[in-house]
Amino acid sequence: MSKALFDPDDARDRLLAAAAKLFQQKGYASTTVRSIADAVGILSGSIFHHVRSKEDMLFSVMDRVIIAMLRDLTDALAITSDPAEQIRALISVELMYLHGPAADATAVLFHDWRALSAEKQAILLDGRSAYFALWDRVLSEAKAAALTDVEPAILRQFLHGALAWTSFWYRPDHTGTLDLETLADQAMTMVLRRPC
Amino acid sequence: MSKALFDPDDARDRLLAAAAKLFQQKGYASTTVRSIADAVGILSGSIFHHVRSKEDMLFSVMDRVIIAMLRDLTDALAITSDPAEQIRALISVELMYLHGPAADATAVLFHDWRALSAEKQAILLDGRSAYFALWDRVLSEAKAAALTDVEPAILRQFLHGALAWTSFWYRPDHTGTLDLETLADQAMTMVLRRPC
Amino acid sequence: MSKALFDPDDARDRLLAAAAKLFQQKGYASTTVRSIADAVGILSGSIFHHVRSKEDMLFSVMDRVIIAMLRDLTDALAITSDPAEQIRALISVELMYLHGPAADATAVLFHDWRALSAEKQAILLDGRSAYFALWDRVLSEAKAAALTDVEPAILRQFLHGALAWTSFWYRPDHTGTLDLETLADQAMTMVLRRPC
Amino acid sequence: MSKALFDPDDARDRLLAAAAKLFQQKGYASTTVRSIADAVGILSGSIFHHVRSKEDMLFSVMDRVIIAMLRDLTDALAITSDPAEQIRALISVELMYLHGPAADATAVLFHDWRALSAEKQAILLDGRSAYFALWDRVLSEAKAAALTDVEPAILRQFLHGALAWTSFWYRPDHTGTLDLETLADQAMTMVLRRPC
DNA sequence: GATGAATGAGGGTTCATTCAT
DNA sequence: AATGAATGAACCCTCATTCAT
Repeated sequence: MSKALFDPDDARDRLLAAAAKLFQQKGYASTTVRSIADAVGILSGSIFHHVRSKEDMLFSVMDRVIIAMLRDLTDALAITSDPAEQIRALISVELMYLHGPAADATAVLFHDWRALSAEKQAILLDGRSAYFALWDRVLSEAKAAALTDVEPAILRQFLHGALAWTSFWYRPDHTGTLDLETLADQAMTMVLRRPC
Repeated sequence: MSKALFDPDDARDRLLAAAAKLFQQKGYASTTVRSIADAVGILSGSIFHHVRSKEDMLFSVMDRVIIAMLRDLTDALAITSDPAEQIRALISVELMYLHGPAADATAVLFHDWRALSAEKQAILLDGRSAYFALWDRVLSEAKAAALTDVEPAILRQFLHGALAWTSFWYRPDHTGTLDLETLADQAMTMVLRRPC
Repeated sequence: MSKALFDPDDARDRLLAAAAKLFQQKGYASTTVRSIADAVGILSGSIFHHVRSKEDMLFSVMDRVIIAMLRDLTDALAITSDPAEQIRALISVELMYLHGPAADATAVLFHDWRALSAEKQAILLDGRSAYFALWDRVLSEAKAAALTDVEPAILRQFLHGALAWTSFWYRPDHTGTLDLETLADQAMTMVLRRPC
Repeated sequence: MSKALFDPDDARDRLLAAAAKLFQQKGYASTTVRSIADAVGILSGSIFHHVRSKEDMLFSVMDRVIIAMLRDLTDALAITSDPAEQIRALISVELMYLHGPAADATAVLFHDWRALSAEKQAILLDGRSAYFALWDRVLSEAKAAALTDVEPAILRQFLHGALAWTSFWYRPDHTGTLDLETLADQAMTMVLRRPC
């Protein structure tokens, strides 16, 4: 689950991986095409043999994440029907993307969404909506099961925001002091109503 | 509490307010000095009579928010010593800044932090740390009071992230369906352990 | 009649004059913005303080010619009502533009029309049509007066082509061996039916 | 007379035909090697197995036209010794090239001459001069025969310009309203002095 | 304080051409 | 013959910043 989004043996994928990394580090607008070219060891003009434009790279990076996250979350939710475990799937998938092999691309999707033109945003919106529709369903069932008292629509945004924000402070290489599982536990603890 | 950060009668403040608005809308890197000048009705060259550089505007905007938030939060925490009400102060102050008169500048501080050079970040870090030290103190006391089971350092990041994220989806002009108080209530509900 | 189209005291006009000259020499597509900047002694980036784009320069050059030629031809035709002299006005105005102070700009209008985008062509079409409407009227009256047996619509194209082509071979500095008046005489001789 | 200049069974000729068409439509400088490759269904790199350079294509297209026109005009002038009919041959050959199967290549020769480097122009000049020497001979004899009063050297340029210009406005598919023969008639009418 | 022309570095992108496969 | 990835120079244009007026 959450394998690398980009095939190191494919030239275009190598480009996209480098782009994702730089976009995440400096932001889309502050990343130059030349720096991406440098990162993969080609000249800037050669980039356009693999992509149509700089924005095409941003779009492709986001598209990959969206498709993969939707697939992985769908799979994860299929494993269990327990509402609490389904919430945990929500959290786990999101954290795995934010801090696993797809960390750069996921951070770009979450934090550089504004940099994508409205037209391209529209194209990606379907996949994005489908993903959040899963969240809404799970959180609604959780509320029905009295696992939380927060409105599903609001809880979705709160939880998503809290997890998205981890990309600014959490580093998984903390040598065990705080691994991803523990982080997910803490998120569960925050979100779930304590059973009495 | 949370008054306007910029004095409309001061030329420099008008510039900063316009800059904050544009930075928030399009991001720092994608905002041109010329567009800021347009917004206040002067020519781009004239901007440099009021500020040293474009980054100076970003810095000043952030500085204003930091100082004001620290002041307001300090004041709010002084009013009560009840742990739950103190958490509510944390949430209220943050939401008021994110969606009140200082909304633009606050969003810039939260979401365009990367755009500021490391040197300038360092200068602002003191005020930022003092602010979050208040959070940590409140959340530690809350944990001691069994209001939550989440580690204070982590809860601080989760809660801050959840609230910061509201600037992407919450619009206070929702005609009463979801006002700021209700939003704060929901955040409290999520964070606080249910009393048994 | 046929004064300089560009005011040497105006920065934008100096730019347009230099552009016209280079467009005429090397063609629009082969002329670089840098070479135009060089010709007026500024850096390439500074060009865009005076014009919106390279194509804007092409458009402006053509626009100037069109307006001025229409004015001058209208004036010239007002002087006489004799059909033969009116034809001579057609020829004289065209030759004066092609080889007088506006030679560069006129050659650009005639020979680089294709380089202008269809949208911009459309804007200029009104002025161009008005100009040729004068030609058609004059040539129709000439046919009615038995000065020629050629269809006016065709004669217009033939004559205009013959004159436009002079910019490829005729140089007025031929030290009197072939001055503009003589050239116009020859054109008259070709076009007019010999009186019997 | 005026057969296709390019053999559809020859790969290089197909390339040249496609190049001629695109050069004529968009101008030499605005035509990309890639678009020529697209037109013949190969990749742009493969073009250089058939031609040395982009300019080589321009040169070859022009060379073909020059040789063929010289041959055809020589043949046509051999048929008659009547001065008027010889002028008609001048006109007919030119119009046939401009609007027959070789229309693209001929238009390129006439209108994109500037795009060819001075060195390559020099190479083609012999054939071009030989062609126009025929014109000069015919027009001189016409003047001697009192068919025209215009100086042969000037009439040559006028007539050539008038005919060359037809490529900008005349379309032979006018369903009989104005066929090539009628157009040639009109040119004859313009050029020839009316017998008294 | 404001202007506006100019700077100069750098932006994304195009394109003829090369060459190993 | 053809491929297609890469080159490298040049392209048009943007933009923060300066400065004489």
